[in-house]
Order: sequence, then C-alpha cells, then structure tokens
Amino acid sequence: MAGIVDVAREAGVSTATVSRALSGKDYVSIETKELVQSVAERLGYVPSASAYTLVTGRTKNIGVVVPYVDRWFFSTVLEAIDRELVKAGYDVTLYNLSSGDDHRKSIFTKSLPRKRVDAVICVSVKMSEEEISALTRVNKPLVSLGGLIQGAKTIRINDTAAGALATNHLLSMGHTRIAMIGQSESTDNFYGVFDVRKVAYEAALKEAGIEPRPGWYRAVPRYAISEGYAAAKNLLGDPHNAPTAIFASSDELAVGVLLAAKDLGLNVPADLSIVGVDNHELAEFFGITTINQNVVGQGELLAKTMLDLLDNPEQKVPEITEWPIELIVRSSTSRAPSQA
Amino acid sequence: MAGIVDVAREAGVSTATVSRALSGKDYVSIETKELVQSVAERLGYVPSASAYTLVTGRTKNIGVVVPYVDRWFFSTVLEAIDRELVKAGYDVTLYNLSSGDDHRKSIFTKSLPRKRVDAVICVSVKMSEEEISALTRVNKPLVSLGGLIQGAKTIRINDTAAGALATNHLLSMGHTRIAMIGQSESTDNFYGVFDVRKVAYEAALKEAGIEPRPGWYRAVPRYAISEGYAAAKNLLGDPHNAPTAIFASSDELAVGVLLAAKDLGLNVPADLSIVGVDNHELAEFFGITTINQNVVGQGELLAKTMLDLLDNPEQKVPEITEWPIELIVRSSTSRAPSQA
DNA sequence: GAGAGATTTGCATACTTTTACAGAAAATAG
DNA sequence: CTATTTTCTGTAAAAGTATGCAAATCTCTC
Repeated sequence: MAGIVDVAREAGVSTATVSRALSGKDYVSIETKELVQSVAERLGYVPSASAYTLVTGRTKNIGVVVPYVDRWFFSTVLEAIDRELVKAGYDVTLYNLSSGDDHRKSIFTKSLPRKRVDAVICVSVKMSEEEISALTRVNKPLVSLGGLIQGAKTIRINDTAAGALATNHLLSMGHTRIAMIGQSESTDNFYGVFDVRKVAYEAALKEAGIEPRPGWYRAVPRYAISEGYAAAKNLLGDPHNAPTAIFASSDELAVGVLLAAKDLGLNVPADLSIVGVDNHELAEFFGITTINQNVVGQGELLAKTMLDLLDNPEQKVPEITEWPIELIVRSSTSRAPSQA
Repeated sequence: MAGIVDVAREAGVSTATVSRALSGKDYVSIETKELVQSVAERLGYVPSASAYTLVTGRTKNIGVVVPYVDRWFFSTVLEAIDRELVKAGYDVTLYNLSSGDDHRKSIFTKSLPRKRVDAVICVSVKMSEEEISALTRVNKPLVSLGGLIQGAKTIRINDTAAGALATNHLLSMGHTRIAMIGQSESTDNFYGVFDVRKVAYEAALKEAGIEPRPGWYRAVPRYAISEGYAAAKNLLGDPHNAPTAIFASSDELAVGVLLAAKDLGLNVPADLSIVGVDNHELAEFFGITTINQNVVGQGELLAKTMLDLLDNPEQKVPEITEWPIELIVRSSTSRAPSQA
C-alpha cells in the first residue's frame, strides 16, 4: 500500500511536491506534475483520508440524519441529496435514527460533532436544544428539511397552506362533509406535520361556516396504503353518515382510500372525492388529485444550500425558505353529489 | 474545542493515561479513570476520528454500496444493514451508484480502497475484476448480497429455484397458459435477476411439456405498479389469446397485474391467477400469492457476516450462503378455469 | 546586464491520537 | 523480609498528509 513517500521517492521529488502536484492548487511545473501523476497512478496511490482530515480539518464527508430510510419520503429525498453531494465531491454518511434510540445520543454527541463530518443535514428530525448546540458549538453548518431547528437554515413547505389548499379545493366544489386522515406519529425522532395540517383543515372548515366533526378526523400510525384503506372503510362504513370527500395527508393514504371506496361500490369521484399530498408516483397512476411538493427538488435545494454554506460560511441565507406547493387536479375530485 | 492534551492538563495526568482511561482497555486505577472521565465530560471532549484512524488503521466505518436507494428492495435492506452495524458501533457511509456513472470510478478507486472504510458491503451490484481486486488488494473485507462477486462472501436466494417454485405452483393448479413479467434492467450498476428467473420459468414449462410462447414474456424497465399494470393490460388484451396465469418477478408488478385484471373485469383468481416475488407489504394487503424472501433477514445476516469477518478475518465462511425462500399462498391463485 | 518579480522546489512542522517500552509503586508468594 | 508478579503511569515514537517559509531558479523589463 503505497504512501506519499513512496511516490516521492519513485518520482525523485519531495513529498511536498507530490502533494502539490496531485492537489493541483499550487505552483508545480507541468513536467513534474505529469511525472508525479503517472507515478501515483502506477503505484495505485490514494491519499489517506484520515491524514488529510487531520491536517486540514476537512473530511469531505457530510452527515445526513433521517428518522427512517425505508419510507418513500426519506428514501426519495436521500437519493436527491446524495446525488448533489456526490457531484460536489462529498461522501455521505447516513445516520438513521430508527436504528435505535440508545444510539441517538451517541450520534449527536460523538459521531456528528467531531471530525467525522464537515456538516450535517437533517431531514424531518426533532432535535433538542442540547443537540443543536452540540453542533453549532463546534461550528458545524446545519441545514434542515421540514422540522423546527433553531439556528439552522430550514427548507420546508407551508403545511398550513397545504391543509388549507386541499380543504378549500373540496369546499369550492360544494363539499360540506369532509373528513381527514392524518398521521399520528409521536416518535421523538420524527418531526411530523399531521397536527399542522389538521389545524389548517379545521380552520378552513370553520371559515366556511362548517363545524368540524371530531369523528371525521382519523390518525393512522404511518403513511401506508393499508392504513388509508382501513381508515376509509371505517369512515365510509355507515352510508347514512359518511363524508362525501376525504383529505388524506399523503398520497399513499389516498390510494388506500380510493381502493376502499371501490371495494364499497362507491364511485370516485361521483360519490367520493379524494385529495392527497406529495404527488407520489402512485397518485399519477391512480389519478389522484394531490398537492405537489416535489420532494426531489427539496432535496436538491437542501444539498445545494449546504454546499453554498460550506463554501461561504458567513453568507446571509434566510432562516427559513418556503418551498412552493401547488394543487394538481386529477380525476379523484369533482363537485359534491346533490343532496338526496 | 478540547483535545486530549486539554483533558490531560486539566486532570493532571498524561495524554496516555487519558487515552487509556477513556478507551477502558488497559490498566488504569479506578480513581484516575473516574477523574478523567468527568473532566472529559465537562470539557465536551470527543476523540478525533481521523487521528484515531491514522494511528490504529481502523475507521469504525463501513461502506455500503447500492445501485439505488429510492427503491423498495434497497431501502429496506439498507435499513436492516444499518441497524445491525450501528448496534456494533459502526457508522455507515452510503455509496449510491445511481448518483452518476462518472463517480462510480472514483468510488471504487478512491473512497473505498483507502482509509475511509474498514469494509465494504455491496447490494446487488455488478463489479468488474479491477474493482474487486482494488478492494481485496488493500485487504478490505467484502460481502455481497445477490450479485456475483468473485472472492466475496455472498448471500443470495436461489433465483432459479424461485422461478421454478412460482411456475410449478401455477402448473400444479392446472394452468398451461402462463405468462411472465420480469425486469429488463441493463444498467452496469445493477446485478439483475430477471434472466435467471426467466430461464427457470421457461425450463419449468418445458419440463411440463409446454412450449413457452415468446410473446408471453414481458420485460419492464423497473419494478413499479404502473409497469405491471401496463404489461398486464397488454398481455390480457385479447381475451381469446390470453394467459390464465401471470408470474410477476416482483410483488409491485403483481399488484399492477391485479389492478389491470380488475379493470378488465376479470376475476382474480377465478379468471386469472397471479404469483409475485418478495413478500412485499403490499402483497399481504392485496392477498397476492408470493415467494417470501425476507429482505430484512437477508440484510441482517449480511451485516452480521461482515462483523464476524472483521472480528476474525481468517475464519472460514462459505463463499455463497443460500437464503431460504418459501411460497406463501394467498387468494390470488387457484385452479385454472376449465377449458371452454 | 542587473534587479524585480514570478515560478518552482524542499525542509520542517503541525494536526491528534494510540501504544510499545520502561520505570515506579503496589500486591503477592515463598 | 526478599523476590517476583501485577498494577499503574509517563515518555516518546509513530501514523500520512498539507503547508508556511525559505531558497533556488527562471523570466522579464528597462
């Protein structure tokens, strides 16, 4: 395993020259540069990352913290983040909080603050004051997607607006019997949005002079088709007392609602209108009206923001960047059925 | 930012004693150990990972290479691998090959071989001779899931058996008109299994005296519900010349097939039997007969194998471990309809 | 042709920790 | 009580690279 001294000896120059020739950011004559490069290539020399880090203080490595990796939102955003960071020459080390609560502390007090990563990207994670200050104290840049992290640049959609947009779309089509299915996540790891959207949903109803029925809000433990299906079956079980529209807090839930409606012999959208959130691949396939939040775009912007911050730590970036959302109307919504 | 010397000075001992007190693997009196620990705690001292690596040669970091991260199989297996590795005190650095072909080379020639990781786990990736030798030459342990990597410990299911199991299940129920939907992946990154399963499917048919029809094999670019749907619509389009059973190479495809059948007014399983592969969460929800391959179990075993190898590099481990599969019969398969 | 400036190299140090070695103190054996 | 072993601690030497500084060479300009 060749080191820099082997290359230097073989090329007949000093290690300093080898370093400069390979990094290419200092005066080196063109001939020696080419000589050194060919020798390094021949010997299969690769600079030691740890030595590099020790002397420069930079790791060329970024930590990405997620609550889960096997769920659609997180794997999608992780893919986008990774692509941008790799493009800029960074490696990414993954910190998955669902791997165990007892490791959470060691992640935030050991792995992250010290020399393992240059910066930290958090995706929808709840962090305590101490965890945040452990990072900022050692001057690690920190950006966050969704979530409320004091002092970190945050990118997120306006969930209040999302809840209002979905509910108002249904109201504008004459619906008055509108139910909602949200997420009842209460993990310490995950910064959920269900309550914000729920509040917006209820506010929109009241705005329209409709009193929200407590029984028409259902919380499910996770965004899955089966959960949406079960909740909808329940919600639609009594035909005399069923909503004519359901706002699902994710497209996966919305798909479950759609399948439940079909199984109950209901016609979508004639008998039941459905609105989801995400613009998941499945929403297009099933023709579900949804609120597009372009997860890939958010991930890319997040990574780029981080890279900017690393290049220019003192720049002014707004604390919170609001990512735009839009309603995409498909075939799962229509005017409310006329009162029987 | 406190270093080991700060702790040593503050505690009135040498840096050697600090190191020993904190690592806890050498003679240190109980009093000084506690003193050092409290001082380190108070100063917020965390050993530098790069200095540790430089002197010990170990990074406590494992590289995981995947072709994609935003697909079900990979995010699921990644979650399982991560959980096991974190439990053992390792960090995991993610190398996602879909982030760009031009970075693939730098991953295998730079990031992986040198001091960034202690070992490498590959999930369904195709590797060239040079890439493998670049790793083994520097003595980096290498384990692989599915894929054919010379010299690496490999865990995988028997895809030939999987294809045969699915096809024979359908044959045993009297089906003779059996189609298959597989994956036409041809990326350089991804070690696909479609052809192996296809060969097994055709062999099983021939074994039963049935000549496979070329038009009844469909290759789709990826495992997605929409792809299965489109392929099935096409396959079932002509009622006079349609199969009575479809073997889908993944459960996501199988769900698409099921939905297509419903939309065509076909009854499953009366008119059409469907078999998938994976035992995906959706297969249970939709009642799809499938071949269970317990992806989480595979990921866990993979990680444990890697950890064993790190603890005891010279041990004898079989080159290839075959992970068991089983047929799970649900409501998507039944006897073939009697000939009209 | 001389002086100023630009280019090119090497020497030596610093980054932070672990650990072999050795020496001192304490515990145990005979 | 001496001799041996065990426990404890410090000194100093790595590990592999980047870079400030100084020295040497080269290129211009007047």
